Amino acid sequence: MKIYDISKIENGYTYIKVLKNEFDLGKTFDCGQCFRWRVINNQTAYGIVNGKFIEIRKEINNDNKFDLFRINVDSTYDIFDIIDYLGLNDDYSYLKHVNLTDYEKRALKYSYGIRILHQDIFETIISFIISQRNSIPKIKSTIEKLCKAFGETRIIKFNGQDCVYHAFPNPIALIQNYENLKDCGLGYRTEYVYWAAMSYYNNPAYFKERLGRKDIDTEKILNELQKMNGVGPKVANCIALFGYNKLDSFPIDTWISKVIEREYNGHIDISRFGNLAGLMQQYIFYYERYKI
DNA sequence: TGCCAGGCTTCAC
DNA sequence: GTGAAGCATGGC
Repeated sequence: MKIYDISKIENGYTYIKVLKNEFDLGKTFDCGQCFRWRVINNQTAYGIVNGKFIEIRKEINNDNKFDLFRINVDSTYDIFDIIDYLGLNDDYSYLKHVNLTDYEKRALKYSYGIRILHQDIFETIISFIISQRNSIPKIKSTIEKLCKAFGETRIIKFNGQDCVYHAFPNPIALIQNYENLKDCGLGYRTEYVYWAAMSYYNNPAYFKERLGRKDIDTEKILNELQKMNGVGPKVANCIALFGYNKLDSFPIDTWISKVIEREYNGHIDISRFGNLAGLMQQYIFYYERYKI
């Protein structure tokens, strides 16, 4: 089921309309799947995607069927790539047919509107290596340090003035600056980041094209990723879910572990969620972390 | 100030 | 194969 449509293109902005409640800016960008987006008042979001700056603003409109979003982006960017990045082409309707527990229904209701993003593979690998045994604010600040130190500096005209930002670093930039890498607050993960960058640099096609093929199964991706030092089951599942768009992967972190103990007597059968286990995981994670 | 964070590796046993 | 210790750093 298609949930969006291009509404209009005006003054350099592209407006898209999305079925109501299917895309929530705040939940999508603050749910812990990405670390470089900033959301203001649940209405405007700024991010850097594949080295390009994007602003998405939710418009006030009276339509009771669609939400309207204004997308402001570099003119060289294909709007359909952004739509794909936002996960708006993915069909989440299967979960509506699953017999959910009361707890799962609460999590789904609370978190509804999260889209699982299609993030860059290399950025996702490095980001989730950094995420291990770290807090989300610390992850964000560490990644920003990396980007400022090693990412390409770019400038765009934004709201009438020059805006400076940094792309996520290329593998080679991280490899060539090992000594400076140590100064970014990575701690004991410095070696992991360095060697992951080296692995990727040595064979980018393997990570992008080979493992990124649609027909490759999630098990294969998880096994391959865990060959890298510093990538265990949890980080591999995050990379598969947020980078390779494998919506059946199910990262088990400390929060999800507690839920499994508390709500499922220590064992959860994720096959019930079909190929959307990862989406359900993200609903649960967001619910656990942010519910009042 | 001390605690702890979207875990992983290493090393006993 | 299983379980526990040790791990750098900085946000709160």
